Amino acid sequence: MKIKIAIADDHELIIQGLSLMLENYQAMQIVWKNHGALNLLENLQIHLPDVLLLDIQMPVFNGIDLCKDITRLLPTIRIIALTNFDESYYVKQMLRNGARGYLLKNTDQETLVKAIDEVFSGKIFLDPHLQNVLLEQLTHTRSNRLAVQLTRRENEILKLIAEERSNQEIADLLFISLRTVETHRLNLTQKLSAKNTAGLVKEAMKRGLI
Amino acid sequence: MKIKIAIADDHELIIQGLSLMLENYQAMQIVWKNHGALNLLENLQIHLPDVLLLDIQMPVFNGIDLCKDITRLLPTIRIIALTNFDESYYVKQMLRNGARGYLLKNTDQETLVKAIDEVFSGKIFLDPHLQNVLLEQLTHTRSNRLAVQLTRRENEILKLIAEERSNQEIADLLFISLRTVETHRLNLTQKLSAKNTAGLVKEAMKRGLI
DNA sequence: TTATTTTTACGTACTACTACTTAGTTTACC
DNA sequence: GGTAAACTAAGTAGTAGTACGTAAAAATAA
Repeated sequence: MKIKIAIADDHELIIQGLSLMLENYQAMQIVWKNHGALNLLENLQIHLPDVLLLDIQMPVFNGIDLCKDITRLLPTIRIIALTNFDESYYVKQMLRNGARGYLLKNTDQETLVKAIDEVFSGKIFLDPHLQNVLLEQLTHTRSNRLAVQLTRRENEILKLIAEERSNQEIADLLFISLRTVETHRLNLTQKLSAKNTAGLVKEAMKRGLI
Repeated sequence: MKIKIAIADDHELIIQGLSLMLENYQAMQIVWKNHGALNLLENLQIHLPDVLLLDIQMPVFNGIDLCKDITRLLPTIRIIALTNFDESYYVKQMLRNGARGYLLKNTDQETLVKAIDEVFSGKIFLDPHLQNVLLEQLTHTRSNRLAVQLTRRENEILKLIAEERSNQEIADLLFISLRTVETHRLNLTQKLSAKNTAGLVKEAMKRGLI
């Protein structure tokens, strides 16, 4: 029986690349591929792939949240996250949200096939490069700048900052006082070791908040 | 005689995708492909392709400037810019710098082949989607927010702002007065119709300055 | 060469953000 | 049901950036 694979990615080229990389493998079969995340859940339900290659940086839908939903609703589908982010923060986040594999978009054919095989047979597969990064983190123990976890509120405020909102505007939008926003902002700046707004916006981008 | 094609892109998957898309075309031949822009000029000189597919958002090297250099030094090579940016600003910038084609990374096989063919035979090829955008701009006449041209100094300062530098730091780095930096910053904010630093950083990202 | 743009610079008043601290209330988890 | 984490709020000062306006030297384009 072939391993049934679905691909959800925004870029036609990525889909093509993946398709052609997998074409020669008799043991694998692509049952569905699509741009973006539109009707993703419905289609997964219909085709019920064994493995889903999921782009986590798609517009509109946040791949990280999507992953959570899929794992909850369709737990038989094994998800391999596909992204350019090589930051351990995302890896952890994705694994926490149910992904079984994490590949970088500059992967090669060999790694791709291996990842699908391993994940299909129940293992967890990480891009070799990321394995090293994660291991180093464990040995060095010092917490990575991007491994920092933000609270719900902090994420919310970070997003609004990146949307060019002033502290006062954020306060009005969230129905909290200006001082509270300032406190959150200060905490954000420290947590993310940013120097100023510019740093915060860059972090927001790294975290896919905009 | 086959059309000789070179590919410069950071992403293995993109290279694979492009390669496989072109594989079946007898009239085309990939003579060189490489990650990033390292030794790009040297290799282009050696292989002398007819068409270069050039990623303009590579790290370290700025694809836009690179394009300028290639056009100057190796004018026989026709360049097709390859990017995710669908903003007319970049298109104009690239065409101004000598690119003969502009493709989005979510292109399909048909468009890719057509683009190479047209560019090889001396025409200019734009992604169909972008053609519409540019035409609309011409008819609507109202200047697009992203079509705004920044001066050299403004670009320089925008970049430093995005690097979390304060105005004072920028002044020191560029050996100009704080007031001058403030003036430039104000002009930037107005030109880019940003509300604050957050907006400036986002613009810097769109322009590939970071 | 002339016209235009760019870069440089300053004044003043105002607004926004930062730094460091303390602390009460709510929420989540074991 | 107790404990930890998160959210809320504020005091006080200091620092940074914004919004006007003006203007001359330098570089670049027509």
